[in-house]
Amino acid sequence: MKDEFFKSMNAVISKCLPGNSIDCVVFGYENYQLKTLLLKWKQEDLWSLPGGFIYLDEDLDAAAVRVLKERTGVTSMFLDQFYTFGEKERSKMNSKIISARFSNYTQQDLFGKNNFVEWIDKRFITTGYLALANIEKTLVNPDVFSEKYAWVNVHNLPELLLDHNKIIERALHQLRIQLNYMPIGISLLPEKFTMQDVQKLYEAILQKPLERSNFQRKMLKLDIFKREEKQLTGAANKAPYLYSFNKEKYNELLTRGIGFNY
Amino acid sequence: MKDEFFKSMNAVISKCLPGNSIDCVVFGYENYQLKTLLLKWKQEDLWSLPGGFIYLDEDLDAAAVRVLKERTGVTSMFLDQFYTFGEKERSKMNSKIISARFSNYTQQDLFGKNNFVEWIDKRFITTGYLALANIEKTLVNPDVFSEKYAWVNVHNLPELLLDHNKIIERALHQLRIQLNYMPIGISLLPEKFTMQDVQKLYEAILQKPLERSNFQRKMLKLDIFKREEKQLTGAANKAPYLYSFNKEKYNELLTRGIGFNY
DNA sequence: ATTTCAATGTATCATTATGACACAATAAAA
DNA sequence: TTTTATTGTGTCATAATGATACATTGAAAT
Repeated sequence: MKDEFFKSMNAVISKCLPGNSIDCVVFGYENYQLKTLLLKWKQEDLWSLPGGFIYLDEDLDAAAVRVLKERTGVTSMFLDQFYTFGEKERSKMNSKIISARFSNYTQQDLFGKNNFVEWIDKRFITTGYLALANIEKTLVNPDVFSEKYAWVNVHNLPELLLDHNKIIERALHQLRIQLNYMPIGISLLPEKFTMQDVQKLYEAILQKPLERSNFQRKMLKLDIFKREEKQLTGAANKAPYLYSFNKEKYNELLTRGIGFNY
Repeated sequence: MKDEFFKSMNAVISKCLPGNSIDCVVFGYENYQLKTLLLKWKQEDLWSLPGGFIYLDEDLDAAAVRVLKERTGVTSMFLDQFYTFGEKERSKMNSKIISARFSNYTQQDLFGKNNFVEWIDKRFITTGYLALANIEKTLVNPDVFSEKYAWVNVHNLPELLLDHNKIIERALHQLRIQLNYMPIGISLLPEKFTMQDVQKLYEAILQKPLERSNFQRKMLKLDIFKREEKQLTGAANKAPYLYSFNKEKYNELLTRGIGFNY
């Protein structure tokens, strides 16, 4: 039992770079709320970001793609490195968590040669990746430390492992800045959507109300949408048009960018 | 001699995180050209970015501040982490460079226990920092590997160590994006300057001509300048006004940002 | 069947921003 | 005194923006 666990973990760490990790802030959009994917640790009341280590022969960016694939099943999502966190104290809590987590093991179990506990009880530098996912299209698969997952409103988060709250804070800041020079949302919205859907998404990200008709005018002027037929299903009001993204024009705008020109 | 060098290097590496480094892209502005600070290696025809390692008890960001201080003497410059480079092959050339560099040493010298060469001949992940410096105010101090330095036009760079060309390319990209949502330049311009100076700087960064009178109107509308007296010295033309930055308003705009609003 | 309700698509309009260009002013050189 | 280059400012047509208005229209309520 003990042997099994440590044998498998030692196998993992022997293939990974020591002292470096990645953490993914996966944003999703559901019920008009901006959410992020969290994993709950086995046994403990502790939530954390999905993350992982970098294989010795693997590019850093590739590690992020792999971890995201392992956790969500999705490969083709918006994924962007946004910051590397290297405060000297940031991973200090690892040892506490580890000792609580493995309190039924002996010191020898925990600190034998080439041991996982010893390996992880070091200072780590982690690189944060920002991902945008369509919640309905993901099939979340918790990692070996986790028993379950949840999509949690980013504006109502519990206290997380280590500096993960800070990492999410920074990812959100980055997302808001990105909104100012590139259209985001193709990854967060369903295939077809209304302009109100887009507006609600932007409001959820920016956390401020936007004027409806001007927002619509401005968005449509970007010329990245294709207007579909009228939406028939619906509520007690005039049926809105459905839109989809014109992916060529969307991607072109992504690379060209929008914004302040001199 | 040999002993001296390795003793000092072993002392250095024993205090540093293995496998992680930082590289600084220091932009400066001189003769209407955007330049970056490069160091030339001793003996070899090889240039590289100023960089360094992270002390075991030092924050990542603090390491960047320290390295910048050690190389340029300046502490209070604009400094921003912009990307972490972790391609698996990126530091492969270290071994070649090392062996060329130390070709007069024996294998035993080079690969003894706890040896600097062994330490550096590993895969490294490096975090890039973008700095803006006033060239006249810096006092460059090459590191132990370097014999001299130079401020080189970023649009006319030689082939550099490892992936340093790529790192500069990305820093420049980041700088251009930053221009779109924050005013940059207070660090690159002298205390007092003309609007033409600002325009030339922007043209050097963006590599495209800007329309004079509209540029002036747009910049002044940002309301971050203080108009000083007329410039008396000068060429065969009407004397332009001198400006300085209103630092309160400048910093406020830096945090608020400019750009596309929804 | 008619009315009510809520949200949509579009329009208006005053204000501001933008790009292109014009031109008198002026410091120094010819 | 004239020439030259650059500056500060103005004009003007066009586009973008923010605030608001209103007729339209599905579905629910009466």
